[in-house]
Amino acid sequence: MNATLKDVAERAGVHPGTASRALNPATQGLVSEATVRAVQQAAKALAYRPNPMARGLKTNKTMMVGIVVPDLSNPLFPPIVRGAEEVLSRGGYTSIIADTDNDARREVDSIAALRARQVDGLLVASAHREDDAVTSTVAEGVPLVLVNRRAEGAAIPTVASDDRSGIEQAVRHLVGLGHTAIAHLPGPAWLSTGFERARAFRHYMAELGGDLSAELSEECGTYSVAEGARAARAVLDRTSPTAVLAGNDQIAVGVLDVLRERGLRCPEDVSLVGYNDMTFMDKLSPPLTTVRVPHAAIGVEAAQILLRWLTVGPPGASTVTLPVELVVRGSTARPRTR
Amino acid sequence: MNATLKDVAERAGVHPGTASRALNPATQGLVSEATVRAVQQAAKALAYRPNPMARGLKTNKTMMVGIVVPDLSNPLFPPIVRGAEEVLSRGGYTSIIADTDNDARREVDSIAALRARQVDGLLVASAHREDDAVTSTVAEGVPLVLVNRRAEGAAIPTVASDDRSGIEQAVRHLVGLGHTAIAHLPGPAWLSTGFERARAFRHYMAELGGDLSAELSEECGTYSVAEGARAARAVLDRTSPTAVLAGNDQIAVGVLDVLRERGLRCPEDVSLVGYNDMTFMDKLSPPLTTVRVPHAAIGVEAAQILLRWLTVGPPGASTVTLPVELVVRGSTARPRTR
DNA sequence: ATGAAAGCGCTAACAC
DNA sequence: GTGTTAGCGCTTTCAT
Repeated sequence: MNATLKDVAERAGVHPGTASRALNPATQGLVSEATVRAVQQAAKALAYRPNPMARGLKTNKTMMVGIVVPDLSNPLFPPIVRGAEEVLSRGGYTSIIADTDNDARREVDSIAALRARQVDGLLVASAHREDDAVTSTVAEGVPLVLVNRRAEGAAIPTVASDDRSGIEQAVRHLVGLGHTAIAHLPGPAWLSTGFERARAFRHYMAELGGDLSAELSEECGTYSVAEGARAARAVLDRTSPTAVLAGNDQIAVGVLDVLRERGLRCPEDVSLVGYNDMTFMDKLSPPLTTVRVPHAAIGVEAAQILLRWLTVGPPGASTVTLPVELVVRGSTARPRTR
Repeated sequence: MNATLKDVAERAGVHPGTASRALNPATQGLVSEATVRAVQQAAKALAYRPNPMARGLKTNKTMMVGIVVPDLSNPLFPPIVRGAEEVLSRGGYTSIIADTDNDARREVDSIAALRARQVDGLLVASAHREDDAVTSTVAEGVPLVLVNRRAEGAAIPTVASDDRSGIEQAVRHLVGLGHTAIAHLPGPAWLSTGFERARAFRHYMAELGGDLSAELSEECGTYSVAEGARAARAVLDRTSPTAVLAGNDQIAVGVLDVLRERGLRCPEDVSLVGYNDMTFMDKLSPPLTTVRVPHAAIGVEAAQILLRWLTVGPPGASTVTLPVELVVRGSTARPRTR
């Protein structure tokens, strides 16, 4: 059905080996101009497409990379994936996306499946802070770069955004507005984003004189609307913050629901800040003040590092931290004077 | 690095051919129980993973399928992809997602790239009503099923939702509320969803006695917030509908923006209905009345058809139409009596 | 029940 | 500059 290299060679009246050289830009110089033309013409005539499996079998490269994400339905990840895919495909690589459904076991399986597929490298956006699947894969010498989330232990190239700065901007904004009783609903501590942001929160609250009572803080088990709502109820049941800093936008949406359910107005009664600036966060009521993360850029950057690794060689433990920016919208205001 | 079948055979003290038979469920019966056990044990000990390229080269199957989507960042598609991937991976297939960025040329490229990769089949969610890339691929005998959008010409297996019914429910709802001047902002007519819904709209408006003046209708060039806003402005500049039926939720969001910008309240002054029920449409202000489409189910169903095609054989031109359901929320109300 | 051997389509080391 | 040859890891006849 599909033409093979042998067919092309035959039609051009040369040996398959010669045809191979003529078609490969790197070895093209070893062949006379005339033959190159003849072979290329034959290839075009037969609509020849090299068989990547045969080539891969020989070269031990698949020209495929795996992209592991925790949840493709989370609006956070498609831009990362697109940015990465764009770069990768320009570099001649095909990407295979695996969705772990936020499940550590499925992450193990996904990485295993991708490796069985012989991918040349991996982009992992689903890493936990202590992630055996990732560290062992890296230990075996597989090119892998972490995206969006960091992992501890081995020095793995990572592209993420500046969580400290994001939290600093959020806290400064809130404190600047006059808030001190600021509740924090961080994401899970086993994710670098949850952990780092919580740490940064404590740091800047201390520095700026905010209230650090334990009752103002409630960790979310997942980055979800439901968990955000649960955590919001827990905090509101025991105290009365004038502002809430949510671990991410989904959590913030859950908070918004609970605020409404309890007859608290946002931002008049309680100010709210999210994190990520997902699609449509500007369409909520009120439009959400949140920290904008350059997701596409993260994907692009990570893909570039991986690409360089695949072509040039292993990077020095390069960690790229992209800047973030607080987007002030309608969900934050001065606290009411009582 | 990775163990090969030869390694396994050696360790088990048998010939590679025998090891192959022992490991393959289909041929396992041809081998003595004892050898099967010995080989399997050796395989486990060496953490043997068959090399899919070698296997594929021999069997002429890659066990990969391509999934072509117009835009992964559109919340519509991740659920479709996930549903499909789930089914496919259970069937032993790996999926490769290609994003065409809503660009017909890139769709051609994507399909070509996927085919060059020798995928065993294709799921295409990006089809236009007249889609040469799709029809020619099908003509060449490549297993392909259309998802979400239909194409004309060849009888291609398709899984989509019931656009007529969705529009019928929306129009009945609006007319039932007392609206007659209902604006329609359909998606592009070169997409089956845009075309079919527009046709259904005219059909049911005629049947139910709605106003079908041309000035009430404005086609959107893309399914986007910006186009929705543009179309809304165009219509509002020339007439005063009491309700708007948007081609999809993104268009509806654009309409909402324009309504606000013009000081029109929703639903008091203008009712609004979307289509798809994307994530967070219930969090808009007002919560959007929209037609819920079972996206995950569409992906699942399509993957099952493809899987059957790949394993059993070509389906009779099976077209599956999944039911949809109008979700009434806060964006629709009776028109004000004037 | 198992071993032997050929070959999938391609690349690369080695002739000439 | 081009032909020859071997072999990547696997499956699958064909013998035995």
